[in-house]
Amino acid sequence: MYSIGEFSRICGLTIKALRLYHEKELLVPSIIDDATGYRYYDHKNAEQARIILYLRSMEFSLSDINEMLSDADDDIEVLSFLEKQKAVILGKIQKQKDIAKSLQFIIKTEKENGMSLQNVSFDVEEKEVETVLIAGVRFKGKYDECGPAFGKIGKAMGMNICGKALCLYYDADYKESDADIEACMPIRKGKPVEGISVRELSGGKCVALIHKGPYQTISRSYEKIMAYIKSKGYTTTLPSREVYLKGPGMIFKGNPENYLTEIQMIIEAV
Amino acid sequence: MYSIGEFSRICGLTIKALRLYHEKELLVPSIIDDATGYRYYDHKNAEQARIILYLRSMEFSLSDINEMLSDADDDIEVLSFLEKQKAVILGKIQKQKDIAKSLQFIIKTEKENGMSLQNVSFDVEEKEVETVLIAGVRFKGKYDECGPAFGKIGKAMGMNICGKALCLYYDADYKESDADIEACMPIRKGKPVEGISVRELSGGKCVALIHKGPYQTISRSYEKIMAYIKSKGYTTTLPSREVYLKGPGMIFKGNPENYLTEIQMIIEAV
DNA sequence: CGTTGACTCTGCCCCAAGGGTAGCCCTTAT
DNA sequence: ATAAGGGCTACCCTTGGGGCAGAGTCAACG
Repeated sequence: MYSIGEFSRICGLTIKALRLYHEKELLVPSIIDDATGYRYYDHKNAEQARIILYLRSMEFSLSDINEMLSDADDDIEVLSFLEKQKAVILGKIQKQKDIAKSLQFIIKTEKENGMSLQNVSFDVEEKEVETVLIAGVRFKGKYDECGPAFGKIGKAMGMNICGKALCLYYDADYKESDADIEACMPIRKGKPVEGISVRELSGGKCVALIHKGPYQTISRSYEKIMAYIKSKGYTTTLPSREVYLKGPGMIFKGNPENYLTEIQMIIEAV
Repeated sequence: MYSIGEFSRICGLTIKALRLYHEKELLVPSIIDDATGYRYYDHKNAEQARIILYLRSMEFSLSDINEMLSDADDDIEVLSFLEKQKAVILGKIQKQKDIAKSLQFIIKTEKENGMSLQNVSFDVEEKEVETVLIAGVRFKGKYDECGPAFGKIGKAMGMNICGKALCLYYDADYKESDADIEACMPIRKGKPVEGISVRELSGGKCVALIHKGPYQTISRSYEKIMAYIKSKGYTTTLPSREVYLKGPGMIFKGNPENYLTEIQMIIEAV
């Protein structure tokens, strides 16, 4: 005969749990002192406690355990409980796997988004850009409106997207609104669908400058790049490009001060 | 500007959840009518709601989400949250897999225990039993005491056990207490350890009878089998055997009325 | 026998993430 | 003006206990 504290140490259930199980009639002490309310447990209780611990370790709910122990005669019923629980657990595993997968995906993309912060220069450069296959949505409007366009491309192309989003600007001069813009994503393969064109965007030599900070301040970078082009006497072709090296992530806006946007202006072949 | 009901339909969060998120300052409506307390949401709220839903789908807690959204500037912090959550989820997966495994194991063993209920005859039979490798614990005492003995073998031999438990009775006549008993389990392989012998139990022709019901009533079956042996003029050898086809499971006692015990008495080769 | 320290009792509040309900107030349409 | 439908707060419920307060109990020691 053990007091609740002793029994707790013996069977590995906390006193709180023992009192709860008593209340739920899952594990009723073999003797309860009427006068004092003290609970006293015996070996049969210990056996029962072992079973309960085992079932709890398989994440059965207390009410399930209660039913299982009540219908202990009926082995078939018990088996059905086990099968049901197994199905529940397998379902949970599948769900957690899905979660792990999307976590991994977003970790990857957020990391890629963060990586580009390192080792970038903020001076005007001349470089080669490669020809890539893109999916694009062209529209007239304001810069802000390319968000939904990227969303549309993302939905249509899904896993075929293989690089940073970019915008093509078909206007020669800066337009606040009603600008002629094409939102593009590099893709591995894909077919044009309603509103989305798929084609190659040809590369070549270009003048490029990485702009750091929110989009609102990008005009300063445009000034710099234009000054450089003028000083070199280059002629550039439309459309100009903005590659969003680091912008608002899929989920988080991030800190706009850390946004990186590369402006590319293709140099006309001489 | 949407009322809470409209906004709920738009963003897929219940009204209850929206009120809770407001209380936790996770998603504060853009306008709250001071006089009426009515909540009104706008597009920025919708964006925030989308993010919250996404994070909730990855089982982030509300407080985690709150922190993530507060420190939204700091991308690195966010990444660490994601990594942490991924580790948590992977841990959960592992745990659930372990549970699924032990559930599968107990389903299997309980099923095997149940299967033998079908297609068994309760008449005395003559049959061949095979020679099997066994691990045994021999002791003097009462029948009840073989429970711990089986436990000991189970612990020592673990996954090498490959059949139903049995007992060997070395006494010629029935003894209430101080009987000479060996608790045995068939095993695939194994080495004798302190108190456990490992050896072959030779088979041969035997007279067998399956007893249905609790052990207390087994003497009736012994009478039947003895009468049969006498009528045939057989001589049997010691020890006699009891094979526990269906008894109390690892966890559940089951219904003793359904217990099945096969009594085997080896016939002395003539 | 009294006291003391350790133990136990009940009852209450707490966690997460809401669900459900009651009673009252508000908006909007007829 | 009135009625229907929405929205408000406040309260209790869920699971499986954890923690604490105040009071009662047990066993040992002097």
